[in-house]
Formats: sequence, structure tokens, C-alpha cells
Amino acid sequence: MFRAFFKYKLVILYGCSLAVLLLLMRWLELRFLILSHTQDVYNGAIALIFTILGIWIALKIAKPKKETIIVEKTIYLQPEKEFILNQTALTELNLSTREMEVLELMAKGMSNAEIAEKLFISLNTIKTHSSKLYEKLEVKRRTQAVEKARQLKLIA
Amino acid sequence: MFRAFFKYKLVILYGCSLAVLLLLMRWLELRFLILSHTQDVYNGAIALIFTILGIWIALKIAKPKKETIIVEKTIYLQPEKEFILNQTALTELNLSTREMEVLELMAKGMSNAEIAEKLFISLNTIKTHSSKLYEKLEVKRRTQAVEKARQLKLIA
DNA sequence: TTAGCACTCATCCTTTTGGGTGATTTACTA
DNA sequence: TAGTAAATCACCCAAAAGGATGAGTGCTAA
Repeated sequence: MFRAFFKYKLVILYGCSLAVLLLLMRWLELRFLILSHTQDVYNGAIALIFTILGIWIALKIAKPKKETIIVEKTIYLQPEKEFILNQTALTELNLSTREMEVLELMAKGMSNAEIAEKLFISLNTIKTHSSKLYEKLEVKRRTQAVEKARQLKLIA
Repeated sequence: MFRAFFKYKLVILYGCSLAVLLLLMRWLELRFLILSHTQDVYNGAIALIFTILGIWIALKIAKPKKETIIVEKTIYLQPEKEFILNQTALTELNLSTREMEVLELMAKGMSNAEIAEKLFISLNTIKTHSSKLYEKLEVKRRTQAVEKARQLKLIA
């Protein structure tokens, strides 16, 4: 509420100082005339006071002027790579559930032995599965299998 | 500059009207007293005028408040263009150019022999490179290396 | 009921991969 | 100029992966 007033304190102070200075000069130079010019001083005081009052009222009443600046900020978002399983390819390749499990663990970089341990089946079985996997995917190595599966959107 | 003045025209007009009305009433009802109260009227006029002056000054001086509105504009990057090579990780890992080449071909599912043929160097050299690669990437198998490189955005 | 499929496991053998070590050349740097 | 790092290659050995084949079990659809 008074912030605006304080904001223009300088202007007001400047005006006041000027008025005071003028009055002082008058008082010093025309000291003897003051008494006969009481009415002038009185009027000046009224003028000054009401000017300040006017300013104060205006600042108090006046709604702050708003100047709207619209800044466009561009944010680059990386879309959540929503993995969409390629059902078409999956059904076409006709991979069994076990084969898919093995494929997924393969893609994580696990060795056949680790996969066997995780799935509670023997290493030989994993080898069988992986061999069938390579046949169905038409690849020769596990790295190729993983790469192809990734391209076909069979795995994330 | 005068926009502000016009904006508060209503307030000013209201004040003026009120003052005029009061003066009018005094003039009508206390017509006979006016002459003996000339000084009061004069003072009132001064007060009114300077109040208005103050208001006018204040409105003229007042700076508009700036209000910044930030509009966020979200742009989703195309997933196809999203591969940004992770330079930070790349420099931290301190992979040599040859090692990077081997890594890339590895990720494509090529065997060491194929990579050797492609790069016109011996199989043994490829083995040396891949071994150093695994050391630097802190992995044990090539599938893990590919997986980790993919996660670190070293390869697409 | 039987043929087919998925899943399991095994054995034998080959290829690929990985670890370890050492050596040479080249190019750049303190 | 000596030292360092990258790149090259070799040899040996072990582990992992892959290919081929056979076989047992359980479930399902023709």
C-alpha cells in the first residue's frame, strides 16, 4: 500500500526540499514582508499539502499498471520411449514362452549358465532353446539374435 | 502518457462534480454568506486544484509494473533423432578410436573374425581390442559390453 | 488315441570368445 | 631423448557358445 509512496519518495522529497528552500529564501530575504504576506504562505502551504495529498490518493487508488510480457520458453522433452511389443513379428516367428524368456535374459548380457541358474533348468536346455531361437530368428550368434530382436521390437 | 489520465477520468470527474455540487449548494443556500467567506472558498479551490494536480502528477509519474508471463512450450523430440552420443561418458571411459570401431561392429552382431576381416587386421588384434574394451567397460562378455554401451549412449 | 508341440536333458564335437602374456612399430609428449 | 599410449600381432589355454542328434515327459487337438 505504501510501497508506491516510498517508490516516489525521491520525487516528493525533491519537491518538498524545493518548496522549503524557496520559503527559506523568502524568509531570509523578505523577512520583513512575511507578516504582510501571511496569506500567500498559507495558500502555498495548502497547495503543497494538497498536492502531496493528491499524489498520495492517486497512488493509493490507482491500480498498478500492468505490462504483460509473454516469453515463450521452449522445453525439449525426450518422449518416454514407450516400448510397443511387435505382436505381429512375435506371432510370425512363433517363439515359445521359454524361448522369449531366454532371449530377454540374453539381451541383458547374461551367459547361458546364468540363465540356466535363473530359470532353474540345465545348461543343456538353455543351449537347446538358444539354438532354436537362432533358427527362428535366422541368425548365427547371440549378439545377432539380440540385435535382431531389438530391431523387430521383440525386446526393449 | 495521457492514457493513464483518461483511465482515471471517472475518478477525477467524480471528484470534480462533487466539488462543484458542494460549491453550488453553498452558493445556493448560503449565498449571502459567500462573500464573507471568500477566503474559505479560495482556500478550498486551491486545495481542490492542487489535489487534482497531485493526482495528475502521480499518475503521470507512475511507471507501469511489468509482469512477465512465461509460456512453456513443450516440444517432443522425434524418437528417431533422439540418439545423442554421450560425450561425457565417452571421454571418461577413454576408449580409443579402434576400440570404438570394434564396439560398433560388435553391436551389429559381427563375430571377431568378421570384424577382423572388415578392418583388415588380424583376429588376434581384435581380441586384444575387445579385451581392453571389456576392461574399460567393466564387463565380462560382449553381450554385456553391447548392452552397457547402449545404456551409456555410446552407440545407437 | 495318436500325432505334434513345448519343454526338458544329455552327449559329442567344433567354433567362438575371453584371459594372460609378451613383442614390435609408430607417434606424440615431457 | 626417454617415456608413454595406441595399434598391431602371436601363442597358449580355458570358458562359453553353438551345432547335431537323440530322448523322455506332458499337454492338446485332430
